[in-house]
Amino acid sequence: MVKTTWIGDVQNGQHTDQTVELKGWVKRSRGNNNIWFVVLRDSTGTIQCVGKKKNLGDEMFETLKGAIIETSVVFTGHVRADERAEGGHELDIVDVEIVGAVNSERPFPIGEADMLVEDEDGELTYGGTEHTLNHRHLYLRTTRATTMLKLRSSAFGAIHNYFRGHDFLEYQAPNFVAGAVEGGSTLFEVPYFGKKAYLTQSWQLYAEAAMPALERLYTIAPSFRAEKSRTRRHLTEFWHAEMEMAWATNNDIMAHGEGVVRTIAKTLLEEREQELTYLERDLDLIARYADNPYPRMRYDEAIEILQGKGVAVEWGQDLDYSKEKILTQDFDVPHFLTHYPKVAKPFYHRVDPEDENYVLCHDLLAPEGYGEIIGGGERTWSEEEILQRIDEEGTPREPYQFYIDVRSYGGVPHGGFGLGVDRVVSWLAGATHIREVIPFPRTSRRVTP
RNA sequence: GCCGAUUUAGCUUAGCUGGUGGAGCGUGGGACUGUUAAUCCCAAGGUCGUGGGUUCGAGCCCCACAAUCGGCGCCA
Repeated sequence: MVKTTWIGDVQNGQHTDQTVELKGWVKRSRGNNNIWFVVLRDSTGTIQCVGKKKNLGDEMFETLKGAIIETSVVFTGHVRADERAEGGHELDIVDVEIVGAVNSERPFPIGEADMLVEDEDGELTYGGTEHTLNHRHLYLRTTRATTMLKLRSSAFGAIHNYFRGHDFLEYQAPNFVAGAVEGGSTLFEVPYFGKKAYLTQSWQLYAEAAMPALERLYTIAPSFRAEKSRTRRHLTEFWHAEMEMAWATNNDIMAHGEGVVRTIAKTLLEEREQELTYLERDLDLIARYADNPYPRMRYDEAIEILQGKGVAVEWGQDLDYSKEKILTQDFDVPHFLTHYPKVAKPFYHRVDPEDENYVLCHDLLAPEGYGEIIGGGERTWSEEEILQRIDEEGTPREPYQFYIDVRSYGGVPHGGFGLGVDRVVSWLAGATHIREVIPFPRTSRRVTP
């Protein structure tokens, strides 16, 4: 039963002029009464397989013709290099076995055209339709979805490799929590044995508790936010790569943020060139993201630039997406925005000792209109300051007592960041919507399938 | 929460001034000796999102509701 031959290897020329057994699914078929072509798909690629009636006999030829789209089959045949076939190789079928038949009264419900939608300019582009979202479990096997999942896998691997290569320890925080990191209105409340609990919005507070133990730690975990956002960059459940680091300044943390994002871009180029090409991504552009340093700009400079462009923005406002978008138009690599006004950020951001109106924080903005992919900075680390900041914001102390305790026993300067993995993949893949890069997207309007 | 839009066959969609709803894909049948999203012929498949209204007559006009999509705010 073990599968030994992969279509990708066949197309690489590893089995040319050999007899092999190919296991996979029918992607497309066509032909006439004497010759039948099946494009066979597996996780590694596609190959055209050819069956001739004179070789197979009437019965097996009819079996082959009956293998409609997404039938699972085992083909035994002879591999031949052939310029006429896409990919350069072809299988001459000598034996056909149907493993899982498809009922022709209920054919595979997703065709190539189902994934294409018209954008505002009338151009055909890929996007989720209600139909493909309702059939997400079947949509996953389409070429585009499979390609996105491969990019995603490489991105996750790159993040693990980066942090482990820099002596970070992987650490897990609970997903049921009692308090909030961001504003309380975006928490998912869950019943918890007669009490209330919430789904975590971030690993950060619990990571800070382990910071004095592990000093350099990271995770890749889901975060949950009950935001009714209807945008192409929001999910209610998203994958959050977070790091926390003792004895670190804002600049140290930014260096790692830049490092991990560049590593993801580099890894995709190394492992997924074929997939990026399929998505019509400009490889030179991805190489720039991998190789060039990411500029840094203070919040005040950003405000000046925006005001210079005639954008109505006042000092003290957080920068929303429309303003980020205007800023990123002048950049061809991601860039950091640092030193936001204290009034725009929550209590855990450390106030800049050189100017108490600002906090030592950073956001990393991706180009091409994809917006914020990292938020991070130094944490308020002394007991005195954290109490002051919590009270200033009118936040109750009680749920954060453990967080305060961490500072009461040997607090040290530290900080970290959170990176939206789905957002990074969406940006590097050039996806039309963040839901393209996660298998079963959760949004304010959808928890099924 | 706010603003805008969409809903016609399994899917993608056309549908004029309100006058008996067309096509492509897929599926089934047939033709063709190498196809590339094959081609050609034929067939089945529609209470036009739901409910109400206007009208001699509604896919089209009006109202309500629902589902979905896009954008904003907020964020990763």
